[in-house]
Parts: sequence; C-alpha cells; structure tokens
Amino acid sequence: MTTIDKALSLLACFTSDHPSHKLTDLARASGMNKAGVFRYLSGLVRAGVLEQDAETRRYRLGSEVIRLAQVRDSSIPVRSWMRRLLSDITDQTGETCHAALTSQGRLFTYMVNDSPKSLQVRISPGMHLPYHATASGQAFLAFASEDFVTSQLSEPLNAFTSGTVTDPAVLRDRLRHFRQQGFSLSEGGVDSDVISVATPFFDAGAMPAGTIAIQAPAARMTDAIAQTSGALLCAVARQATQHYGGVLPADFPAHHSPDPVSTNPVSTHTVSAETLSPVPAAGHQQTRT
Amino acid sequence: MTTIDKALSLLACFTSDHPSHKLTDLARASGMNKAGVFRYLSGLVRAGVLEQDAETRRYRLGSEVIRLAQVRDSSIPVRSWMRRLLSDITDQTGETCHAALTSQGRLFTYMVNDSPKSLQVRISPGMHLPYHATASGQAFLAFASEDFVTSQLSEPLNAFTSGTVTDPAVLRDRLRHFRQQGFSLSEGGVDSDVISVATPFFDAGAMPAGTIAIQAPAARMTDAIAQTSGALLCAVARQATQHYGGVLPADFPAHHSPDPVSTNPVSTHTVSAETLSPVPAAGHQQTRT
DNA sequence: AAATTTTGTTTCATTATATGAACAGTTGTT
DNA sequence: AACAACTGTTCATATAATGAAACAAAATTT
Repeated sequence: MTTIDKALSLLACFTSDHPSHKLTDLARASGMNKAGVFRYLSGLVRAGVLEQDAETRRYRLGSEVIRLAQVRDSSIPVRSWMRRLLSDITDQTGETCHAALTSQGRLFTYMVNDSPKSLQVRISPGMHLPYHATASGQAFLAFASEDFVTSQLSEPLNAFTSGTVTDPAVLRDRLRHFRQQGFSLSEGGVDSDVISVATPFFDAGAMPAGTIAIQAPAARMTDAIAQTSGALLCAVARQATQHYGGVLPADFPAHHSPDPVSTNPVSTHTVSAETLSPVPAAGHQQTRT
Repeated sequence: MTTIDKALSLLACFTSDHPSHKLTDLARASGMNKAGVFRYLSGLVRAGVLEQDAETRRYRLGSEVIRLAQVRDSSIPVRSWMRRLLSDITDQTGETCHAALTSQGRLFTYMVNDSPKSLQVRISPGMHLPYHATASGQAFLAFASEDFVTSQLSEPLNAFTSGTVTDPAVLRDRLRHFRQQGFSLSEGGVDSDVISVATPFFDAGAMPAGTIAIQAPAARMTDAIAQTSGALLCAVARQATQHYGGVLPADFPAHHSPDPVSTNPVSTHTVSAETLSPVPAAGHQQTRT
C-alpha cells in the first residue's frame, strides 16, 4: 500500500452520515498511526480536498471537491440528462424516483426526484445504498461480475427490517431472476411499507455504472404497477446507457414497449473520445465573467 | 513537498477547459518524472478520484469526486440557498447572474442562473475566473488580504479585450473604490459588450469565500441600473454570508434598502456546528493557506 | 509496409521520505 | 486545580519514493 493509497483511503470515511471527523476518530477508524493520519490530513487540506474547522479542529470536505465535481460533470454531463430521465419517470408514474452511481465499489444515491404526492418516500442524495437490502443494489448485483457479487455477499448482510433478505443463497436466486426480467423488486428491504423497483445502466464495458429506481408506498405499488414500472425503467436504463456512452449487456431484455418515455431526444452528449479528447496542448483562455 | 502534495497537485490540472489529460502532458505540465506521475495517477485511480479511459488511456475525474461533492453539500448545503438567492436576483433584474467559489486560491463559477431574455450572457459552471479581468475576481480581491492581492497582481495579467485593465496600480485604485462601495463593476474585462457587477460573501473569518455577480449586455446595463444592481447584490451577499455561517467585515457597507430581496425566509440551514456534527459551539472557520 | 517517433508501463539500485512511539501543548471537564 | 481527551511535533529508523533506463505497444512518418 502506497502513501497515496493510505492518504486517499481516508476520504472514504467522509459520508452523508459522517460528513466531518476528528483526527483521533479517523486514526482509530483507519487503524493507522495518529501522526501519519495527521500528515495525510494536512496534505489533503493543503490540496483543498479537505478543510479544517478552525474552532472544532474537525476535518470536513473542502471546496476543491465541488470544483472537481463540476469539472467532471462538464466532461461527462450526467446531471443534465439524468434530471430529464428522472423527471419523465415521475411524470409517468407519479412516484419518487432516484438515480444512484457506483464509486469505489459502493453505490450511493446521486439524484432524487420527489413525487408530487403528499405521501412520498423520502430519500436524499449522497447516501450509501447497501447492495443486499435495496432494489438498486440488487439490480446492480444482478448485472455485476460474478467476483463482485461473491465479494459483496461475503460481507455481513445486515437486516434493516424483518423483510430484509440476508440469506446469500436466496439473494442469488433473486439476482438470477432479476437479471432475466431486467429489473429488480424489493419489498421493505430498508423501510417497511416501501416497495422499490430498479434497473442498472451500463458503462462502455457493459458493466453496471449506476441504477435508476422507483420507490413507492407499498399500498400504491401493486404487482401490475410494479411490472409496468419495471418495463419503464428498462427503457429509461437503455437511454441512460446510451447517454453515458455505454453498451448494454447482450442479455439485457427488450421490453418492446415502443417508446415509453418522451419522444423528444435529449441532447446526445455521449461519453466518447470526442467528448474527452479536445485538448490541444495550447494555453487555456476565454473565461467569461 | 510530500508525496501526497505531489500527487494531489495533479488534480489542479483538471479544469473545465481541460477535463482530461494524457500521462505525458501531465508529466510535462507538472515538471515531474513520468514514472512518478504514472504512480500518482494510478493511486488516484485506485481511490476513484480519477478514472482512465479504456480506449484513449486518458485520465479524467472519477465518480468519487461526485460522491464527495454530494457529501460536502449535505454538510454545508450551499446549493439549496444559493439557488434561491440567484433566482431572486434574476427575478428582480431580469439578467443572468452567477455565484463563484474560491478553491486553492482560484475562483471558479459555481452556479449560473440564466436570464429569461433572448440576448443573454452565456456562462457555464466550473470555469476559472481570472481575478484581474472579472467583476467577481475584483470584488473578491477588494476584500481579500493584502498579501493575497499582492500575490495575484504579481502574476502576469493577460488582456482578454482592449478593455481589460492590466495595470496593477490602476487595479489597486479600483479595488479601494470597490471595497468602499461594497461591489465591483467591470466593463468588457473578458468579453466586450458585457458589463458585470459583483460582490463577495464571507466566511467565519470575515474573508471572502466566494462572489455573486450579475452580468448583462452593455446596452442594458446603464449606470443607474448598475448602482441598483450593486445595492441588491450587497443585500444578497449579506444573506449568503449569513447562510454560509460567515461574518461580514466591519467596513462592509450597509445599503439601507430595507429588504431588497424576497421576504420569505430561506430555509435557515446555516452552517454551524449543528450542521457539522455532534459538537457544541457555534459557527466555524476555514483554514486558509 | 517498414521505419521512426511517441506514449504508457515496468524495473531496480539509490536515496529521500514515511513512519510511529513518545512527547508537548491545548482545550474542556470534574 | 487536577484530570482527561485531544491535536500537533519530534527524531532515529525503516520503508517507500525516486528517476534513469528499458520495454512494449501505438501512432505517425517515410
């Protein structure tokens, strides 16, 4: 493990649930020496990736990460088309939906589109989604590599409700089924009385890059509606994959609903060499006020 | 210079203008050894901060930065209230406005709210704003530390148009005036025919944390309108500072327009220890290098 | 199609940097 | 005031970073 790995591994500790940390806690959590952690944190602060609260001495993420995220989004503008896709989904189903992205082997919510209804499922961006207990996670696993599934199902599988499936064998069965039908369905995996349907979208290597999911109160999500929602999600995932510059796996089902989502094409800003390349070795200019 | 510093210094090369890079270019740009840069990049890729295009071998920012930005925003929710402030500004003025944030001593656009008018000034988030040539940059400098101003005015000051002020002495005069009136005004500093008004908002140390600016075609921005806009911006900056958990410098002017912006209080989600974690005390500060 | 240049990646002996136990300084608490 | 908890610093030792050179694979030119 290099020094850089050790330093950057600290970043994984910063989550929505724990957005700031004390030095000692980080040292304990990471199992590394306090002095070393201090040096790493100092480096991260110098780079602007972290900043330190002058009063409390706690470390939190710095504004550089905001700049970086903005730059990332300017080259791979997921935000813009994802917003439209989610908004289309809510228009058609009336339910809350969200997109999740994978980073460092973990899945986290990326964007949420709330239902206009008064009884809605609450979810916020940046949250970690456990693979085994969420529809998104299961949709992801259903199309993930065998190795990845194995590694995830070897982790301790916490039960959040009495309905959480924690038996690896049962989960594997479900994943097979989900892969076949193209979307996952989870009833009360994290919250009782919430039913969720999800499907992954794919990167250039036909591996899942993230998921799109619909969540509704159990009372509103009948079997029939779940099936329709699943088909809708598959169609949306197809579009998302295309915009992402990815390719669908060969066995991704074609629910031949001709064009379930809006017909007006979203800006076809795919991730490709064209999007990435235009960097002539010239000086930068033309910033506008 | 530690290894971490060297590795993280590479991140500064990723900008809106150059969102992806080849190994060799990064080595040249950073003046470091190719093998070393390769190792650093590999580390950053392992951490998910960067990812490498499988085809082109180019490096671009990874999805981890998106997660981090989301986490940062969940603890310091600038996005939500900034969106409202900008939207209020455009409602009142009809012009395009934007917010910029500082990171690593540089200013970059953070959020843009476009004018509904057909002739609008185009600007995109994540762009680098030169201090000397933009209203935002000058507003920032006007309230920045003497050392920082000196260091910035020692840099080469590029002229983007014939109207760009590149004389440090003249700039210093302007900054004094801008500080006195609370907002800056720049005519055609980067684009001819664009007039821009800006004012900074502040962190807990009363140092500028970012800026808010209005931009309009020169034809629409008369002197009178510029003054009104400036006063409006000062009031908005006051609110932004409050939401940010900052304090105004003692000499920040009070344009006693009773309540120029909307009266409905923005969600009072100020940045404070409560937002940060289970730690008492109020307010926080940023360490500034 | 062959030759040449450019580029990403690996190797390895040398050297500088990371390491961590102990210490010092600070803040908050009993 | 003494104590506890924590952040930050020191320094001899060990380990990881370093960079020139080599290599393989593209890309470009001849």
